[in-house]
Amino acid sequence: MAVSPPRPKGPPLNALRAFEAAARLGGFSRAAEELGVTPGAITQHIKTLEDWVGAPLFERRSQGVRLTLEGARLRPAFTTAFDKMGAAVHALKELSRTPRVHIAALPSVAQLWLSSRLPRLRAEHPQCQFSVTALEQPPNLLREVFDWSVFFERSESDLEGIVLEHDEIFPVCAPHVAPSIKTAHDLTPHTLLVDDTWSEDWDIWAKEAGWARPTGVKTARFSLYALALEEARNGAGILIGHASLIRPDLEAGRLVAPLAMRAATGLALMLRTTPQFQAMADSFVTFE
Amino acid sequence: MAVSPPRPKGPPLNALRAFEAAARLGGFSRAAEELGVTPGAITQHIKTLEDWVGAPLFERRSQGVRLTLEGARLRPAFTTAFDKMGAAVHALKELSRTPRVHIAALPSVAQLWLSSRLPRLRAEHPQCQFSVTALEQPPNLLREVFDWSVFFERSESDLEGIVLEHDEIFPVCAPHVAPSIKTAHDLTPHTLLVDDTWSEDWDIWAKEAGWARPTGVKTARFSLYALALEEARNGAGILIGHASLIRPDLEAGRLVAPLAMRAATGLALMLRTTPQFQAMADSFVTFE
DNA sequence: AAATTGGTTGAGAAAAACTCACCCTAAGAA
DNA sequence: TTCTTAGGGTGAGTTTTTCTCAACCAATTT
Repeated sequence: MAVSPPRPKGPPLNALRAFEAAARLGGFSRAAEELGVTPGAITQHIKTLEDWVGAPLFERRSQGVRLTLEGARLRPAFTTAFDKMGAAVHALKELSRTPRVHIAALPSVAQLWLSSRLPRLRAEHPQCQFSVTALEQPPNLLREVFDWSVFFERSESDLEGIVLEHDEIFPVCAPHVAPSIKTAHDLTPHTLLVDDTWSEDWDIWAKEAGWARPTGVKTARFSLYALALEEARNGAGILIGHASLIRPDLEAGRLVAPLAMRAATGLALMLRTTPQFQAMADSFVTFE
Repeated sequence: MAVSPPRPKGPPLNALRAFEAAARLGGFSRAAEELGVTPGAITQHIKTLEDWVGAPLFERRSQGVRLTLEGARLRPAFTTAFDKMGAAVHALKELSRTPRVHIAALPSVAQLWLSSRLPRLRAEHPQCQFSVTALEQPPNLLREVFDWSVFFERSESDLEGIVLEHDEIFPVCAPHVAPSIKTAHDLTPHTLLVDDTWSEDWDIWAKEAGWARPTGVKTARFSLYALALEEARNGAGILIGHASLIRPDLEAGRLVAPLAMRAATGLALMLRTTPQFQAMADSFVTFE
């Protein structure tokens, strides 16, 4: 007869969160990214849960995982539970004395778009503390502690959001490089500057411009768009420019667009916020 | 420029759960009991949360804690979130191949009431696995992994539940002890057997019976009602019997009630279940 | 055949959670 | 007053959970 009855415990909350994320995003790696942990951690959480239940929740297939029928039935309940939790956490965050606005953005957007606008935002809301985190993927605002996100995304997604600008790309280079480029074919001898995370940009533009990019064209890859941009300013090659990010350089004459052809990527620079910050975002955008 | 952007994390889920429990139950100790941890653990969870928010959620007062205004505003959101979570966890548990029914009961109820009925329950549901956990306090079925609970509770509480029997108490003793007891005052020379968790039973009955229990009456305390009961059978004293728990002993003649006076405690032996098991409980009760 | 995608594994490390023993305060009891 | 009780707070030390890392698979795709 135990004196302190060992209370049987439910499944660990973190494992449930991992399950929900993996089920919603359709993969352990994506869940890992959203939760900011390694995929191995997700594997282990799911296993914990499957052991607790005594039934598999995911089918393991070679190219990823697929929810089992039971797993799929369960998902909505957990999703709404964690949605409520996320909303409650946002409300909790509101309690903080000094209002804080946490902005998530693509590294390139943070450096080339946001940084020049942040001072105005701070001036308009002097009582607020703004902080910016660079992320490769847009965060789920319902779950994570961010208040704003600025990313290139498909505008027709089912999420609320403000389209800041549709994404257009075209080659740009230092002014002294430009005279040698009259048509797309003149690009061939130059080094094409490429951002790792946007490696298909040149293909998109080439297709649009009808330029069959010959193999053997030199390319230089950069892990940050800002680095590639800096190289372009230095005349080291041709960058495929995103209109919204290089506008200041064009206006200042640091870069020029030698060719008129512009291609749409189908994405848009989008600003999304939690409901609490909708108003602030709206007023911010009207000044654009 | 960090390569792996450190994703800012929200508050720990366990701390949120501790907050919700403490807020709902109005005390750290009670939250600790519900969560099956020590009160110190709750203190730490709440502190973690308060540090994360940067604002106090509870006012510390000498006789306990009181929610701050902000804490009180936040509570409902977390309560619904965890209610949904609990429901989802129950659904998850359903997946298990063999249906399991986990019953929580007061130790005395488990031993003296449930154990004799469990065989019938097993016979009626041969495919089910039944398990019983003895608990001092009724569990929150929405949160914990129990499916049934059988406790003495106020029947008019806002929770759903089946009243199995209204609680009545009266003195009982071994048959050979009974002849010496004709009125309440005859109890005085005997040892009164008391269960630690129901130490006020004698007072309730004494008041009802108009018996001014003299100081100096011997009492023997037991941590389990079943132990006190055993002593009563052995003729070691007078037990204050709960009708529902000692009925078999009365019927078998192992105990007798020397006095006719019965007192109601205002409680009832109540069976509560999760919605999933409502039907099973109903059919069980109709056989009583 | 080689590279890629996405998951798995087990060891070790790090972080979180918990317990324990003791302290503190206010309020009621003696 | 002084004692006792109820409820919390604290910090050290321990246990448990969670995470990372690096190597490993198995099916695709190139």
